[in-house]
Amino acid sequence: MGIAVGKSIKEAEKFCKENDLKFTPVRRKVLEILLQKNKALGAYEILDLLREAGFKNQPPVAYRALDFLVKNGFAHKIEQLNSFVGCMHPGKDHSPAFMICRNCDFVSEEEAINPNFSVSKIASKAGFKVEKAVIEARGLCHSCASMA
Amino acid sequence: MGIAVGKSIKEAEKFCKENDLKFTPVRRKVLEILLQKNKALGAYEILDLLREAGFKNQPPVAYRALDFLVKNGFAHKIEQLNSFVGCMHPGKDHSPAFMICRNCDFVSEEEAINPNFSVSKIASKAGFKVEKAVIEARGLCHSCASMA
DNA sequence: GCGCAAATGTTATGTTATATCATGGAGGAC
DNA sequence: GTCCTCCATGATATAACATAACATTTGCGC
Ligand SMILES: [Zn+2]
Ligand SMILES: [Zn+2]
Ligand SMILES: [Zn+2]
Ligand SMILES: [Zn+2]
Repeated sequence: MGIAVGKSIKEAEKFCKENDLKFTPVRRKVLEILLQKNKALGAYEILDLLREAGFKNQPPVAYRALDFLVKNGFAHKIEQLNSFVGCMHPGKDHSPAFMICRNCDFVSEEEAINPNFSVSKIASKAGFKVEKAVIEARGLCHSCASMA
Repeated sequence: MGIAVGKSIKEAEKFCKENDLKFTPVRRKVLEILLQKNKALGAYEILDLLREAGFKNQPPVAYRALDFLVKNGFAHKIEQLNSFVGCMHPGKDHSPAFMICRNCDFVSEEEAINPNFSVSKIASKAGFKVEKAVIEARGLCHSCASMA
């Protein structure tokens, strides 16, 4: 295991301890897998790796662990790929922007937390050549927000 | 059919004529469905509506039409919802940003073509209260881009 | 120990998307 | 007009992604 992976796992462990979350073996293992591979993995790829590591391998095993990791900010879902990546900035409340290379499959996670950051600024900062950008915000439309 | 729908269909027709694309009955019907409903629809919902309109309803029927519409800019896929919307700015080369209301399911398409536009600027312009933003760029990483 | 809540085990199924091969139909070359 | 090619469509099957539902186990406060 790389040093960075070990460090991230330790941070997750610490965060869970502080927030009464259970960092169970399967959750830890899934996070390790994501961090070690350092690229987007589908739930069923993760499932295969879990089986190899001696865990159960029904779909809910992977999806539950992924739900936990995503919900608590240790991993993210890449919507375009129906797949998941380990978080590169764990512990902090953040708003990620992903740069996904179509050639080498590498995924880099950039910070978009500054509300004035644009996709093109983020990309140029990362040296990434954007061919297609997916920008989707979920929330409340003007009309629904004004009713609440 | 609303006037705006008819106008969009006409524009698509014109664009196809000019670009040697075949605006076949099933493609036209799927675009009409998307524009009329004015919200994100899953492929299988579209399939049901196609069947009601007397078209065949195997999955490839919908997916092929949607591929055509998306590829040529008449519709967009909403990745977070695995669903599709008709384009609000057809004909122009554009880079959309979607605001998806979790309360009323309305999807608005904003222009993000100005590279200095940020998600938060787009949202505030649209009166939209963002709760979660998905930002995913596909393209070439620094290393792969420099090799090409 | 007992009872509760959360996590995991297990089976089944739902949902989204594509592969593959057959058939049909418009338009150009001759 | 006939043949040929290309592309769209028809049709069947299956792959890939995700969740529902209920049983069982585990950890923890009492
Ligand atoms: Zn992150
Ligand atoms: Zn690359
Ligand atoms: Zn559009
Ligand atoms: Zn709304």
